[in-house]
Amino acid sequence: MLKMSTLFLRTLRDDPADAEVASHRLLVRAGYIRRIAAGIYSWLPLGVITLRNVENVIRQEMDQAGFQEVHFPALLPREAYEATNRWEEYGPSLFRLQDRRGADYLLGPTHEEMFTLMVKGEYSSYKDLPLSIYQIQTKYRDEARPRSGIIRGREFVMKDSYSFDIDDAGLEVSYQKHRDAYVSCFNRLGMNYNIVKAVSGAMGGSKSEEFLAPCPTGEDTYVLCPKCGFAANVEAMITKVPVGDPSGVPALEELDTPNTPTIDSLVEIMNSKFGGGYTAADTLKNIMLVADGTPLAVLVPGDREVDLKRLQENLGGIHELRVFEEADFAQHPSLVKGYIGPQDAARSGIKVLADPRVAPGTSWISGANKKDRHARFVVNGRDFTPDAYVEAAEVRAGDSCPECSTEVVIDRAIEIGHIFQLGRKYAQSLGLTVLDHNGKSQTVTMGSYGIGVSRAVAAIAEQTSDEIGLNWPVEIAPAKVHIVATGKEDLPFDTALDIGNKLEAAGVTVMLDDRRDASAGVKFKDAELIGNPIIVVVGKALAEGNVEVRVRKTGDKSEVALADAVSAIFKLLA
RNA sequence: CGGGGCGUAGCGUAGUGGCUAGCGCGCCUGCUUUGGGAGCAGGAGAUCGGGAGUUCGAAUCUCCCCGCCCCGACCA
Repeated sequence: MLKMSTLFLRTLRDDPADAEVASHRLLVRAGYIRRIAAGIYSWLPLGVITLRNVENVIRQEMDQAGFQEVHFPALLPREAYEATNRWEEYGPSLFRLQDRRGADYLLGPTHEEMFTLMVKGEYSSYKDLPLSIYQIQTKYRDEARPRSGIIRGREFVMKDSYSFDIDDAGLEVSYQKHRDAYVSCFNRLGMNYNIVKAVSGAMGGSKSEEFLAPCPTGEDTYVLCPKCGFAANVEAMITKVPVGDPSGVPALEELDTPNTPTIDSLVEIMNSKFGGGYTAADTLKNIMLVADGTPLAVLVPGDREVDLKRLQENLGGIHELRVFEEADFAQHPSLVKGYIGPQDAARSGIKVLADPRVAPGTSWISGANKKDRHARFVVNGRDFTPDAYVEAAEVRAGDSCPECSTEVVIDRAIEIGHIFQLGRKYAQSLGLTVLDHNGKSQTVTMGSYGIGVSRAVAAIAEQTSDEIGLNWPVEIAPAKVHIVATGKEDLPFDTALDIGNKLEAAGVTVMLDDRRDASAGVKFKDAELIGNPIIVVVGKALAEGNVEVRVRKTGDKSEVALADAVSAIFKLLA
């Protein structure tokens, strides 16, 4: 039983000055966590209990699914990460250190390498597969900008699993099992979430989905179709547009368009020349980018920006993507800034990528590659041909659902889980092979599956807290029942302790506010701030032989006879 | 890394060159109080983020450094 008289806890009356989002503010105020450095937090008793509760739900669901728990050190030698090139690729986000002899070590940001090597060390036959193993462990990433308390920390707790299969069909099965286990986890954790299509990005591999907890303070943006339920991270949103019909479009016509380096100025001059009817959506924006040192032209409709993050994810394998700077234009004098069009791309030798909205057969107003000149009736397929199509334009609410063409909505969310079909990338570079039934060596195919455990604590707090405090789902609250004893006589305190003992004997976790010196008001405020689901007040009502039972979530209060208290509480918890 | 804000006791804050750095919460002692963050009295607690400088005198002005928060870039 957690007794407030001795619990290592100090709640704060004021919001901490350095916390803005609800989860951060309340977890600090209610005495769950304290900041140690940017993105690094210590956990006080209430926080540890809550974190363990979340861990245990996840652990039980993993075990239930037949996955086996292992544990790696956070401190790892450089070699394994050298083999997959991630010692370099991970860049400044990797915490690197040296031992006394100058040997390189790192603090693990994720453990694909170590799991691959562990399986390589133990197994060598297809008969051993499939295998799924996991750990719940502290990860370290030197984030450029830690944020929002424990939502994005530099040290955080993660559950990471890895599956090992002999073939693609097996991987699909393992992937699905993890997906199912994740659904069970997040349901039990009482979370509101969506499973959305994602791009696998730097992890490589083919299929990937994210579990997103909708929340205004989230960092991820995703689209959701209100009709068919299609959901995707904006990066993975698919644009479907019909092929244009260019048959009636006149021949390309070049125009004098003095002083029109921007889309707005271009639309204005077109409307004054041709009596209106033109909008930014009729123009073609030709954005010059540099991808890992190579220049690249990207075509998007003039009324849309290029979403660099989305583009980079869809290009795949690009480490640095940035827009052209003055120096880049200086190196490419054939590119007339403000008047670039794709018509002469072949001559400049720069690769042209088009957003799918710039579909074959569509006609555009575009730069004419001469200062103060534009062209209209520039038709894709007739006047220019992109080298490739790639999702590049920003996604907006109201865009068409790729499944059913309904207008999608856009929302923000916290990423709480991510599942990947990794494929053979890690197994290949680290040499994880097994013999198949013909005695031939086969490279194993892998999946990787993560849940942000400490982040889930914050995400649940975000989704469930209110103005007066935290408000945990039953399964993860520090205690299911919070008993407050009030008054100055011994009776309510003895009675409260007695109820607590009975509940604990029945397997219900209890927090007891047995402080003699705190006023009733303080105890009520603390109980609401701490956020256990059931609050039992033992005080005034005792005169009639009753105790008061409150439900934190709804605020409902009722008086029940002392003798019925335990069964009434059980009913509420069910 | 770019932009913005901030750093004074455990927490929240006042204090733009002048006396012993002020207030609220929390903490300690005593008395009173005990159903919505009680009252009175007394008390402890501060290298004013650090260093250098200007000045008769610096929390306050100047320079350098450090740290924290927010937006963006970045981020399985």
